[in-house]
Amino acid sequence: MATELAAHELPKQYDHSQAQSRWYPFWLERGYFHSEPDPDRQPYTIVIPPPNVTGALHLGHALNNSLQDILIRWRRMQGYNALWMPGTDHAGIATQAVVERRLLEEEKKTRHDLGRAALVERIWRWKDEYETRILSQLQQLGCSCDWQRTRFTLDPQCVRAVRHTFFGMFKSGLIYRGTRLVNWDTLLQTAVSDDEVTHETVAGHFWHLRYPVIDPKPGEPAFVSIATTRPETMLGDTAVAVHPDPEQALAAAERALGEKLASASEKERAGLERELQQLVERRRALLPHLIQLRDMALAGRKVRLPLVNREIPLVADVWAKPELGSGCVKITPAHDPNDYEVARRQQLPMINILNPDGTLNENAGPYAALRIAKARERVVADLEAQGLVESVEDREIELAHSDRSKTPIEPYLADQWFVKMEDLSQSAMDAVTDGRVKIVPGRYARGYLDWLSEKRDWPVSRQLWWGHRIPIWYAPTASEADLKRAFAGRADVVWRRDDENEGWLICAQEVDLSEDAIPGHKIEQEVDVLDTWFSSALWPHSTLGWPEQTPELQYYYPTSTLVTNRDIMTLWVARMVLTGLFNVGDVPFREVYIHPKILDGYGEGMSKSKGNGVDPLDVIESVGADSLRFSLAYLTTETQDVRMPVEFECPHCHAHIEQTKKNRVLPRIECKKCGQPFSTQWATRPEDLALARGAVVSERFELGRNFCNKLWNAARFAIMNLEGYSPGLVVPDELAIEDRWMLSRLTTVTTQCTAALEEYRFGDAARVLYDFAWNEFCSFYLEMAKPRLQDPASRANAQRILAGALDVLLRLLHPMIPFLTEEVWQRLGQLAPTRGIDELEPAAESIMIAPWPEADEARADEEIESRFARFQELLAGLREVRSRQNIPPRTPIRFSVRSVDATRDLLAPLTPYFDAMAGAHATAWGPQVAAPPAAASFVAAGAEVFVDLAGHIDLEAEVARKKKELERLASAIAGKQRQLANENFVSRAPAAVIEKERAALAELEQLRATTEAALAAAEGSPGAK
RNA sequence: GGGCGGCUAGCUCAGUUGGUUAGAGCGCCAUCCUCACACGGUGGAAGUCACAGGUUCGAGUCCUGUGCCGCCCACCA
Repeated sequence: MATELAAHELPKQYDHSQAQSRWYPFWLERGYFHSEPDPDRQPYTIVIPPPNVTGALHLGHALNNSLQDILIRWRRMQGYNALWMPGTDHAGIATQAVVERRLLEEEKKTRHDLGRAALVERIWRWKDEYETRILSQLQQLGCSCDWQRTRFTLDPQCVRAVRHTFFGMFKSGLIYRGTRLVNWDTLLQTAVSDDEVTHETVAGHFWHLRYPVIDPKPGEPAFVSIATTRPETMLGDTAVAVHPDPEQALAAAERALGEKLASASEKERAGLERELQQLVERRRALLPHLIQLRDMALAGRKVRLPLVNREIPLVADVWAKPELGSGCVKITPAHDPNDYEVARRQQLPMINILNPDGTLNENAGPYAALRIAKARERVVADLEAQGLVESVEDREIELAHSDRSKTPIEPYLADQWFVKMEDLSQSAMDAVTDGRVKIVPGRYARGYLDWLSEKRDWPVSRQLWWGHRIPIWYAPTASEADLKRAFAGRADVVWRRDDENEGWLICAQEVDLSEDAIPGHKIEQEVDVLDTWFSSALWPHSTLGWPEQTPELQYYYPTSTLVTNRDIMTLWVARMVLTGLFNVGDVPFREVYIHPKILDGYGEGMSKSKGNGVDPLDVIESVGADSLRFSLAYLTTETQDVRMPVEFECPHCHAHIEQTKKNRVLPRIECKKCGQPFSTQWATRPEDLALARGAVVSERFELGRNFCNKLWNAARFAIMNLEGYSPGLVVPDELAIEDRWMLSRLTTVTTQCTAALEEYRFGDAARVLYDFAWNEFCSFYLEMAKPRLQDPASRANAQRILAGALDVLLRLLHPMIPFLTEEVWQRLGQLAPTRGIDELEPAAESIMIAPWPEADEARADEEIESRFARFQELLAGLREVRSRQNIPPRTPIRFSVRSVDATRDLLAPLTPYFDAMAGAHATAWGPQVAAPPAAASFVAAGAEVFVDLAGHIDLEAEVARKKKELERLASAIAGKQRQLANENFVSRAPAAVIEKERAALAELEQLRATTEAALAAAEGSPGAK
C-alpha cells in the first residue's frame, strides 16, 4: 500500500469511491466492528431499527443509520466496548404485499393460486435478495455494525423468542381470542391495526334514507329517516336506534354549549351562538317526533329494511344523538365500530355482508358478489326507484385507507387474537415517567404516554402467510381429560378454554404439536400469523439471545440508545419497552433519541409512491458517503425537520432540473439544458427504460461535498509539507503564537463537540467542526504555517504541531466522516507515524480505534485567542481596503499603525503574516505614527490603521466612504446617548450592562473623532478634488 | 375536535440563561485560475425576525391572542 499512498499522487479532489472501497474492507478484515462481552470494559450498545426487507433504503434510513454510526464510532473511540447490532425486519404485510403485487403483475396469479408454502418460499427468496441489498447499502454508508451478529426477525433465534413470549403471555392470561370488528384490508385480505390505517379526506355523499315503519298506527310516521355515507351497508342493518331520553339529551347538549359559550373567546362566540340557536330550533321541531319514536321503540315496534325486506327493531340507545342528523341512526353491527357496541348492548344480531375479498356475500341477497362500489350504486338506484331516498348531500368524508395496500378499509367482523394491555401499558408508562427510559427530545414523551394510557388491547393476528404463525392449536373434539393425558408432564404446553368460542386453545412453547398429539383426536394449528410488531417488539433482547441467559444478554442489555423516527414511537418503541419488561424484567434501552424527518421542498414526507424520494446510493455515488453523512448530521437540529428540495440530475450534461409535483411522477424528462431525455423511477415502457436514468439529488449535499474536499486539500497540503518530518515534542517556549492559538482552539472545539454529541446535538457538533476546520484551521493556521514550513529554522517544529493538530482534527471528524479521515490518517501515518502534542505516540493502525481527543484545559488560552482576534480584525480591514480600492491581489500595499505601545507589542511580531495573507507590509507601528498624505484609514483592534494609497488610489471613494461611515456613527452614537440618558435604563439595568454601554459609546465617539480627522486629511490631500 | 412543531436574507437553516449594529451555507454582485483547495480565495449587497397586543430600562428570545404551513392522535350517522 505504501506506493499507492505516495504524497505526490494525491489528487486535487477527494476520490470518495476509492477511499470507500479501500477502507471498509480493511476495517472488516481487522474485526473492528465486532464486539464481545468483556466485563472489564463498559458496553455501549445500539440495536438498529431493523429496516423492512421490502425494498431499498431511502434517505430517512440514511439519516437514521448515519446518526447511529456517528454515536457508535464516537463511543468506540472513547473506549467503550461498542456494539451495533444489525438486522432486518420481515415486515409481514408490507413484504407479502409487494411480493403478491409482483406475482399478479408478472404472472397474473394470486397467492391462492400458489398456496401457502409456495408463496412463503417466494417471499424468502425476495427477502434474501433485498436483505443483501439493504445490508450492502448500510455498508456503503460506512456503518460499523457487528455483521457477525446480523439477525432477521424471522430467523430461528427470533422465532424462538417469539414463541417463548407468546407462550409466556398466554400462560399469564394476557392473550385471548375474540370476535371483534377489525380494520379489514380487502386487497390483502387481512386485518390491520389502527396504526396501519390512515385517514384521507375524500369527496363523498351523505344520503338521507327512509325506512318504512311497519303497520304505522294513526298519527305515527310512515317512515323513519336515517342518514349514511355508506348506503350499501344498510343491507347489514339490524336495527334503527333512537335516544332513550331525547329531551334530557338535548337539554344536556344545550347546557354544554352554553357553558362553552360562557368561556368562549370573542371570535368563537358568533359560531357558538348560531349553533345554540340551531339546537333550540331543533328541539322545537324535532323533539316530539323523537319522543314518539322512542315510545315506539320501547313498544317493540319495527321498521322494514328496504331491498332485503327484513324486519328490524327500533331500539332505544344512547348512541343515537338527538342533536345530530335526523336523530335516528341505522345500526350495522358487523360494519361499524359504534354500531357494533350498540348491538352488543342491545343484543342485536350481527349480519356480515362482506366476503374477505371485499365483495358482498349471500347475506346481501340480490347484491351478492358485487364489489362495494358497484353495490353502492345499485342500492342507491334501487332505493331511489322506491322513493326511499329523501335527499343526497355532497360532503367531504374521512375515509380510512390501508397504509400498505392504499385501498379503503372496511370494518369487518372477524375472529382475532389480542394481547391485554392494561398492565403491560402501565409498566411501559412507568418506565418513562420514572426515568428508566429517557426520551430525547423530551416533548415526544407526551405522545408515548398518551397512547399507552388508552391501554387498548393489541390486535396481534394477521391473516397472512408471511410471518410468525400463531403457536396455538385447536382440538375441537378433545375433552380436557384428553388434553391432560396427552400433555402430562409437559411444562411447554398449556391450554385454556376459549372464552368466546367453543373449544380449547392449546399453546406450545417451542416445539410444534403434531396433528396426532392427542391420541384419537385431530388437532390443527391456527392459520393466522402474528403482527410484525410482535417480533420487532422483542428486538433488543431477542437479538441478544433471549430466552437464553446468554453472556451477551447479561452484558449488553439494557442497551444504551435507541435512535429512531417519531412515527414509530408507539408502534415500536412502546412495545419494546413493555415486552422487555415482561420478558427480561428490565427496560430495553436507557435513552431514545428521536431524529428529524426528511421532507421534500414542499414540506411533504418523502415516499416512493409520491416520487419525491432520494436514493442514498445516488448521493453516495455522486458526492460520497462522507459528504452524505456530514450533510445529514449538519442538518440534524433539535426542532426542525429536514427540508430538502430535490432535483433531477441529467445523466448527459449533469444539469440539475428542479423537481416539481408535476414532473416527479413522469417516466421520462427532457433536460432543459441539453435537451436530451432521461428516465426516472416511473419508467415502465421499454423506450423509456432504454434511456439513461436521471438520479434524484439535492444540492443540500454540496455542503458536505465542499467540506470534504476542503478537508482533503488541507490534508494534502499538510502531507506535502511533512517531507522530512522528525518526531519530537515542542517545548512550550518554542510554540509560535499561532500554535498556541491552534492548541487553545482545539481544546475548546473538543469540549464543544463532545458535549454536543453527548446531548444528541448532531447539527451543533457538525457546525463546530465545520467552522473550526474551515475558518480557523484552513484559513488561518495553514496559511500561517506556510512561511514557517519554508524556513529551515522553524520547519521541524511547524511540522510537529501541524501533524499533531491535524491528528486531533481528524479524530474529531472521524465519526461523521469515516472514510476520508481514515484515508488521511493512513497517509499521515506513513509520514509521521509517531506524533503528538503532549506526548509522542505511535499512531493507531486505524483512526477507528484511535482514542477520542480529550480537551486539555491547560491549553485553553484566552489571552492568545483575543490577541488573535485583533490580528484577524486588522487583517480583514486591510483586505477590505484592498478590495474597496480595487488594488489587484498581487500588488503589495503598505500600511502603518498608530496605536498604544501594548497593541504594537502584541501585533507587530505578526508583521510577516500581514505580508503573506493580505499582501500588506507594515512600515511603522506605535503611538507616533503619522498618517501618510494619501491614505485609506480605518480603526481596528483599537488602533488606527493607515494604508498608503500613494500611486494607486481612488481618494474620492475614500472620502465618500468616510462620510457614509460618519453618518452611521452619528446614528449609533445618538442611539447610545438616548439610551444612557434614559432614567429608567440607568436606574434599573445592571451596572455591568450600563458600564458596557458607556464604554461602547466612548469607543464610538473616539472612532468618530479619528474618522473625522481622516476625512479632513483625505479632503485636504493632493489627490482629492 | 385535541396535541406537537415551524414561520429569521431570494432558498435551506443556526441563534445559548432577554443585553441593544441578528449569523451561516447556497444563490447574487465584484475581483482573483497566487505554488492545498475554482467543490477555492478575498471583499460586498441583501432581513419591519409571520401578525397584533403585553411584560421589561431593554424582546428574534418571555407571556397572551391571531394567521398560515406541516405532522400526529380522534368512532361521529
